[in-house]
Parts: sequence; structure tokens; C-alpha cells
Amino acid sequence: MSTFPTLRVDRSSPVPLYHQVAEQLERSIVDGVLKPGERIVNEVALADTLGLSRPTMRQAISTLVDKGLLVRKRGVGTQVVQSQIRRSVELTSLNDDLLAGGRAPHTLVLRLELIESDETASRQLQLAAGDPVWAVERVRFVGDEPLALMCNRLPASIVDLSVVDLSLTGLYAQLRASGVHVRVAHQTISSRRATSYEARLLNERKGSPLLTMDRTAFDDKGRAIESGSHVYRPDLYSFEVTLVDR
Amino acid sequence: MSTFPTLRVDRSSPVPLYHQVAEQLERSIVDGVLKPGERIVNEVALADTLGLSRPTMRQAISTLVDKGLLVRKRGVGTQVVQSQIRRSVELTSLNDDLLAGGRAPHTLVLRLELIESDETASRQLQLAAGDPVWAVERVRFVGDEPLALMCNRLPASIVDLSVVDLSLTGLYAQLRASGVHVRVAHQTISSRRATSYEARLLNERKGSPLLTMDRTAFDDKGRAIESGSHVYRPDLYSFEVTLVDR
DNA sequence: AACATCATTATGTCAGGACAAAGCCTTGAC
DNA sequence: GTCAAGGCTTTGTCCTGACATAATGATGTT
Repeated sequence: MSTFPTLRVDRSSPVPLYHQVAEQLERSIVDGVLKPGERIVNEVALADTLGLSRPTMRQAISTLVDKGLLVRKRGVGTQVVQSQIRRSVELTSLNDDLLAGGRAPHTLVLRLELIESDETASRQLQLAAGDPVWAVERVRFVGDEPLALMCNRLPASIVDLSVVDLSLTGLYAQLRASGVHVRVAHQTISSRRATSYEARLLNERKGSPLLTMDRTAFDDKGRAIESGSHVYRPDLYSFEVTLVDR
Repeated sequence: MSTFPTLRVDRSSPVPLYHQVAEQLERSIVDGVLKPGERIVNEVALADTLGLSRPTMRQAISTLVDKGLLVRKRGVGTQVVQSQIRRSVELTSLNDDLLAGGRAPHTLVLRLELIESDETASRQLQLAAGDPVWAVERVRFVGDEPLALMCNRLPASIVDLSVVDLSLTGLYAQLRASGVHVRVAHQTISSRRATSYEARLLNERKGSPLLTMDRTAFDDKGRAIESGSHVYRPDLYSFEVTLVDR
């Protein structure tokens, strides 16, 4: 009677079982096999048919609940959220975002130099004043249109940017390649008028509204590894956020 | 040698054990008892001293990892993130946010009426065109300053707003009181110029930059229950988002 | 002195079971 | 016919136990 998708797990795979299940469920949802509002089979039965334990099955479902794709209700069941927007913000650089969107971006590096940390950078990166930091300033293009102006500061002790080509790969890709794993980022999103400098670089008028994002990123040791001040053209960019309660 | 905080659990309390532990750990972190960069006691030992099982202890730590307060690294341990900004966005209404901030806000209700759903609302709320929806329009003040202009649409079948006083409580509080539990919200944040209408209401100039937030919210049955279009004065409001990888 | 190997430590994954609590529906009393 | 009581389903919480895997530092070899 039910058209519930057939799930499979490969126990010889290095991919965790809960992740395998979560991926298949997610694909079923975005592909429309599981329709918005539909109730999925209960945890116990699902674990049973897959030969998994209930905690493992539960962990799989939990990842999709955290992503905002499913909602659970005690005594009732688990249902697909009735939403058509499925993309959520992941912790990636803008570069990855745009590549995923199909349009190949490119980057103009305006500045890349080693400077002494000013007060702002020292506070955000938890450094002593005067410690060496990288100062990076870039303009991101999509096609021929400038999209964002990005100013970043990174502790020089973390990574050596002198040899990298930031016009080809994103900052986060470079960090990954250097063995730095970004785990947490705090972002503050707001808006303000463009300065004349920003307006010139972004092909806008002075005073036009810009979307601003200030970010501090941390690695898997809890160290602050990057602080950034980005401004975006709001007609070309927006932030997608999914909030989940409980 | 270590000044690790003493944790306690009350097994007679209805509050889940993992939640009790998570709360105490979080308080220790924000109070500075656990300092940024500090490594916390490993899961097994911590579970042991509290008389808990490891999964329960792990669940407690996981909530703080998801909040961006802790980072875990296999083979190494769990450390406090070196950040000073600790507040994160929860899934609450603006009202709750501001109340928590100490400043008592008030609200001016410009419009509250039952209309036939237009195409936009029908799509976002998954309704048939012409279905009755509530149209709400409000201005939120902080002190004497207007902060935000909020337009919302809600299916009339979900809640009866004709009897409520939205100038006293927030929309989400009213939904809770009506037995509707908001679980998931998708938000899109961007920016644009103020229209003359918005400028007049928000005490700004026409064309000045505004922070925009478009939201669709879902309840614990996965139903779309609210869609909102809010504009904020960027000098008075910003969004804080914490992203966590893995 | 440089390098590979191994042991240690901590988190990551998974099993299988138990009871609690919330929602919903059926049943039964009035 | 209405309402309350009780039973069923399903998720929420918690337990004990086990092995896998990544990171680190110590050890031993060349």
C-alpha cells in the first residue's frame, strides 16, 4: 500500500551506516519520492527491515531533522516538512556555493600581505597586538559582474598564503589543503550603505545598500583562524538559514 | 590540578539528564569557568563521575558542539571554542529576542484581517488559491524608535487571530498558546532600498538600506504555518548565525 | 639524528534492550 | 450523544557493552 522507498546499507563501506541511510532518505525527499507531509515508517520497523539497531536508525533521522527536512512528534511519527526550498547553508566558502550553483566565478586579488595585527584583528583572532597576520582583500565575480568585496585576516602562524593563488581557489579550500579544518563559524549579517570605494569596486553607486557579513571562524582545536568582513550586492546574493527548534 | 567545574545531576527531576549536564557546562563556559581553548575531561571519565552512561554524556556534549561552543577531535579531546560572542540565534520571535536583551519593545498593529490567499502566499503556505489567510502587518518599536516592519500571512485554518492582541505578545507566543508548535523555519536574508512607505513607518529616508528577511515556518506536523516578509533598520538590528561543520 | 613502529588515549560508530511519556483512537459509562 | 478512561502506537530518554579509528607521543631501529 505504501510506496516507501527501498533503502539499502553496505556494511563493507567505510561510510557510517547512519550516514548511508540519511543520504538515501534525503535523496528520496528532494527527488519527491517522499512527498511533503508524508509520514515515514516508524524508527523501530525501519531499523528492523534494514538490519540496524534503533539508535543507528535514530541517528540517521536526526541528521535530517537537524537539516529541517523532517519533523518528529512523540506518539505520532516523523513527517516530511512541506517545503519546496531545500538548499541550506553549509559551512563552505562562497566559491563552493557558486560552483554548486553552476556559474563559474573568478576572483580578483586586490591585496595579499603580511601586516602587524591591529586591535580589531587581535581581539577577534585572540592574538597579541602586533602579531603577524595576513591581510587579504578580494573581489568575487560571477560572469562579468562583481558580486562581493571580501576583507580577511588570518594569523600568519596558521597558514602560509604567500605561495598560494587565491584567484583560482577559495580561501577555505586553501586552509583545508594546509591541514586546517574549519569547524565553527560565527556570522553577523546586516546591511549598510556602500562607501565610494566599495561602490567603485562593485559597480554600484555610492550609498546603495549592501549586504554585510562579519565572520569569525574556528578550527577543530577551537582556535580562531579567520576573521572576515564581506559586503555583497544584495541583488545578486542572499543568505539562506534554516532554524530548527529542539 | 584542574579547576574543572563540579557538575551535578538530579535524577528525580523531569528535566532530561543530558539537558541538565549541557546547561551546567554551557553556564561554565559563558561564565568563564571553562576558558577558551581549555580541554574538558574526556567523555568516559565525565560520565563515570556523574554516574551516567557514555551515550548520555555524549548527547550532552553534542548539544554544545552543535551550538558552536565546543569542538571535538577524535583521539585528542574536546575543547572550548576561543570565542567571546556566545549568543546564537534561537527559533524565537523578535519579541523574545528583544525581551532577552533587556529593552521592552512594543508593537503597533497596522493591519489584521482575513483575506483570500494570493498566489505568493498560496505557494509558500501550500494552500489553494483563494483559501482564507490572515494578513498581519506590524511595526515593532524599541523605546521610541521603530525597528522593523513585519508582514505576515497565516492560514486561517491554523489559528484564529481575531481575538488576540498582537500589540502585547508576539506572533509566535500566540501560536504557542493556540497549540501550534513551530519547529522549523527557512529564512532568506538580504537587503534593499526602503520604499517611501517603509521609510515613513521606520523613520528613515526613502532609499536608505534595509535588512530584509523572508521566512517560511513549519509546525511539528510539517505543515507550513506562517510566511513573513520583514524589513529591519540595519543600524538597530542584525542576524547572528552560527554554522557548525559535521 | 632521522625515521618507522607501536602503544596510548580519546572520540566515532554500532548493537540490543528497557522504560517513560505524549498523542490518538477506541471503548464504555452516563 | 457526550465525555472520560484506558489501551495502542511512536518517539524520547537512558543503560551496558563493544570495537573502530584518528592523533599523539614514546620507543626502537637504522
